Amino acid sequence: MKIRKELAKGSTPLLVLGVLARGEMYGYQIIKTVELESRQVFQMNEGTLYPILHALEMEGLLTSRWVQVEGSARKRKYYQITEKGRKELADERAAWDTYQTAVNRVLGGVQNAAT
Amino acid sequence: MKIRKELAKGSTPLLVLGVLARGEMYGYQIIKTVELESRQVFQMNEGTLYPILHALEMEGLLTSRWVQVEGSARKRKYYQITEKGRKELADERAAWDTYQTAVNRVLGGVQNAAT
DNA sequence: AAATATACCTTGACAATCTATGTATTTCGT
DNA sequence: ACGAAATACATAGATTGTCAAGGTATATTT
Repeated sequence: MKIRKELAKGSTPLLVLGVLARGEMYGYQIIKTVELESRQVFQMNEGTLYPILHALEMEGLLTSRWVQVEGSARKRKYYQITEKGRKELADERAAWDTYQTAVNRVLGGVQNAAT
Repeated sequence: MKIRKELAKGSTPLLVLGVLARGEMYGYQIIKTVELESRQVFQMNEGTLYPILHALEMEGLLTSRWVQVEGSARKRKYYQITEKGRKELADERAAWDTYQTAVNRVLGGVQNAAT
């Protein structure tokens, strides 16, 4: 299915861009945030997230910076969404709405919407 | 992501089971029906559909029968949903609702819900 | 007569995700 | 004080769903 492809490709990136649109965040934090906000529905894998973050950065949709945690040896890599990223997010949001609506139409409306 | 997998795996089968829940249909008709009802959003591939139909039949979610088209050499393979198929459909529908809700929550509500 | 639509099917390639693995630091419980 | 679990980054190989392409055949439209 045509749109399925775009959607499948964009499903996780959509969520990533979605949370980053509110402000910079580091990888582990993204996982926890998505987990929390989806009420445990999404348990994003590290092996899924990190390659996506790198890919989005390569595409210029995100930028990143290393931040040293105060009084600690630990470093975190914070990601910020770019203007291009915001445009992509808008596009993917629209695609998601289209997809969502289409599935619900085929299934006979949302749950039991009016006939 | 955990549920993503179920969904990805179940996305097209969900639509197939969804349309077959209304009555028996043959492959080509399923493609056209989904295309029409999704308003051209889904253009299901034959290479995607037929293997799925066969798999669903193997799992006992569908049954099929060949029907000779009246006054023609053409045969069509009609598929019917089974009781087991209806249960599966109910499960997948529920999973879809959960998924949909979770994405919308992470994205901050549907489209531009109240901040 | 040729092109398009209908109708079934399979195979090989590709792309997205997962599991597993690796390294290192920090915190919590006992 | 020690071990387990959580935090935090990353990559590689296997799995899986979908697609493009190819194949066969009939029916309809131009």
